[in-house]
Amino acid sequence: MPELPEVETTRRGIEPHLVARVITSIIIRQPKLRWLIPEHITSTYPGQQIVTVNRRGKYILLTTKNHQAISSTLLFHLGMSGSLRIVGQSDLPGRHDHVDFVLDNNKRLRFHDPRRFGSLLECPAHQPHSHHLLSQLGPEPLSDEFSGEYLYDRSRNRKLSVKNFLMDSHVVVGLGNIYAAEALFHAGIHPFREAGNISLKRYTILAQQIKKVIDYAIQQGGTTLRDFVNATGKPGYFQQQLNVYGRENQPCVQCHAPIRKLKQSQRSTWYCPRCQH
DNA sequence: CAACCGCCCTGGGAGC
DNA sequence: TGCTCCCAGGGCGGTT
Repeated sequence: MPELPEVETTRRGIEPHLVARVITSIIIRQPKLRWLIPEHITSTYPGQQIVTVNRRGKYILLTTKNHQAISSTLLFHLGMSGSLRIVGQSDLPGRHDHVDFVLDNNKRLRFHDPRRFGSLLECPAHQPHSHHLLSQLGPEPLSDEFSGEYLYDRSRNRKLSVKNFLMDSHVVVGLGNIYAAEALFHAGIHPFREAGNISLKRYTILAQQIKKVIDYAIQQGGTTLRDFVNATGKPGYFQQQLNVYGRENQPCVQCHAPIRKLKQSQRSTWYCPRCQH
């Protein structure tokens, strides 16, 4: 389940194979992802050169230019089970390999997504960030804009739980169920606590822990639970650092109390009943 | 506006 | 062994 660290790991993995390459053809085997893949990309992108591979939140933005230096941007979201990998010519597509971008060195960028919660869309040519999926996104957690003060200000008068608040991409991008639970553990904050009722002091600690956990997970190549593999098909190693996620009834690494699992907004959450309050 | 809920989808695991 | 059921989850879009 790719959250920000897994998407960034993917971006770093594919970027060196893509920049300056020309797209030869695009093969769409299954256009029905979260949204329909626009069919015209199979005719408009061949011949275009890839200029940059960027990330915004959990989205990967692939920008190209044509001979007249007019640019376009493709927007990828990996959903829950998506991956982008570089494969060779002889690497035959399997089930759920929905799209191939064939490159001028005969390698391919392959979009695989069993659950099809991912997406592949096109952005406006000159201002990709004005796309409706990007324009309302909150700050990057590793940016200076994201701070305890920011979280404190944004959460005033909000009644929802702090965990749901953190998982709202309009508040901050990139945090899913895993990293939200882990960051709250490190900050000692109970996931059910009301967002609008947490002090600036505690939000300052929380913002620091979010940055720390995201940064460290990127260094570890992300978390692999079931599906995630990086651009070369290798798993990440951050799952070895998980303190609460998926650890119900196992002892807390700090106090040895059994970790609890509860449903929160139809989603599981894990926490230490002694360390988090 | 905020909060909530349904929905999109498949694979893996548990239970029978 | 094979069936059924449940769960995992991001985030949009509609409703309250």
